[in-house]
Amino acid sequence: MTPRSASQRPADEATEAILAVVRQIPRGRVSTYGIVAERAGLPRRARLVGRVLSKLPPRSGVPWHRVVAAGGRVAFPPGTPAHRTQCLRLAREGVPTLRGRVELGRHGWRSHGDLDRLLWRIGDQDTAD
DNA sequence: CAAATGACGGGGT
DNA sequence: AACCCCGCCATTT
Repeated sequence: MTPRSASQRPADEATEAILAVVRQIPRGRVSTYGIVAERAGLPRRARLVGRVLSKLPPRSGVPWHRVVAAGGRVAFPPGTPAHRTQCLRLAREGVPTLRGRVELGRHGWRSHGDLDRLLWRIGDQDTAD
């Protein structure tokens, strides 16, 4: 194969791992950059997640809007088009944003893994869903 | 090659 | 809660 320059290669392993995780986030649920990185096997690489998502072409089909910053904060500065777009897309699938924030306790994506339980401290009062 | 730059996170004030 | 600062890391200047 003709060797391609690394700077041109669109998808390395880390990118694929990250996108795979983001694609797993169910409709109506959100996750955070840090958690996505963790689940992608890239602990402490939250920034990398943001960078990967920022390069997504429009209509990529990847649910990037389900990824928010720590504490449920929408990463885009309030008032920017991107910020509104994300809030709108979240609202359309039943995830309300209040002052650029989503309630992770209510809409945070938690699989049935151990790490998730620790992070969100789910007790036995987990009724709905 | 050094410095700046981010769709980040966490801790301290 | 708002801010600032620093650690982190791939890219860009």
